[in-house]
Amino acid sequence: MGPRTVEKHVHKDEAWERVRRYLAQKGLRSTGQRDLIIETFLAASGHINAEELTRAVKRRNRGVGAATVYRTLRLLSDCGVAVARTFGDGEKRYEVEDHDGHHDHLICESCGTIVEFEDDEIEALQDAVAKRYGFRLSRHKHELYGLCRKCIS
Amino acid sequence: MGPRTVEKHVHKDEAWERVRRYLAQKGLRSTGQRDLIIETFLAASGHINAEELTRAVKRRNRGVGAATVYRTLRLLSDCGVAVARTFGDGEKRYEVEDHDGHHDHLICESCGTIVEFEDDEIEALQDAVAKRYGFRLSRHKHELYGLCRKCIS
DNA sequence: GAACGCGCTGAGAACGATTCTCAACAGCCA
DNA sequence: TGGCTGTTGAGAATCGTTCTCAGCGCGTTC
Repeated sequence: MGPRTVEKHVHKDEAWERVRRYLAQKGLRSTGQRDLIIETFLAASGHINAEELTRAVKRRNRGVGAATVYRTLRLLSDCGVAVARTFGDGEKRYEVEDHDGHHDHLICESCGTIVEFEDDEIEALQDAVAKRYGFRLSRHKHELYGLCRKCIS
Repeated sequence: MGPRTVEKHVHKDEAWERVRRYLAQKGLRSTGQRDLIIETFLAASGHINAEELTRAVKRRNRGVGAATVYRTLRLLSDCGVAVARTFGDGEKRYEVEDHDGHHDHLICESCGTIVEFEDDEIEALQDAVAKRYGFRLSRHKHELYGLCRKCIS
């Protein structure tokens, strides 16, 4: 778990760096609410939705409004720190964008657990499919739904 | 294009058969609006959203209400004739469910074209991934986003 | 083929998630 | 310290979808 933790810290710093650059470039400001929301988002285990994030933020500062959370989430999407994904049932969730190394998801339809995976062979085959149809790929989404180990038994 | 056309007719008949059985089993009725909406949905090229379908239906019968279109779309999902999918930007679209053979999508981010593809090797690798994480899969979603041949030039 | 029961329908209200509006507020530069 | 401009919270507005309800029409019964 050691290296994993270090990695996460690196990602966090990268994320803040991105935010900082974006704000500066656009002439936007850094504020208490903004920082709190971003901090909370980055600390969350990923795959959080707007309502959950709002609740988490309010737990630390009751005064923050939902609108500000939505605004910040959009800001994070715009600067490439967060990505929105809509999973199976139409639930929109945000996760920290992974800039080096793409991952996809295994989703348990019973308990809602979301596991991330990476598979280079699949990625290679995707490129082959794209080539076959004359597409130039920019991104993809690959989600496997089913039951996790715990829910099978 | 010959065989392709025949295939589509077979799928249409299968779809109607499914609807018929479902209505009978649930003690539901067949009505003019219902038939018109289903007919229009099956005739559409797939990947249609509720609003587009409503417009198409109203073109043939102005009186049909949006609520009825939504109700019928739900009915079609319930009986396994249609499946709802949410593509990249959060747009919810419906397509005719393919009962023998699964397909995935290539989506052009510029013109919106959606191409279907099948790849057995990828499917096999998916199963391997699931096994690795102790999941039992029931379904999956695989979408490749980029530019189609036309939009590259 | 008339009558009846119950499912179906359209219109508009209601809903949940998200975005917008606006007046008050707060960074940041001079 | 002002003052310019970006930011904020609250609530209104919007969007897509579902619900409600009174009236309509399918299909069965006699």
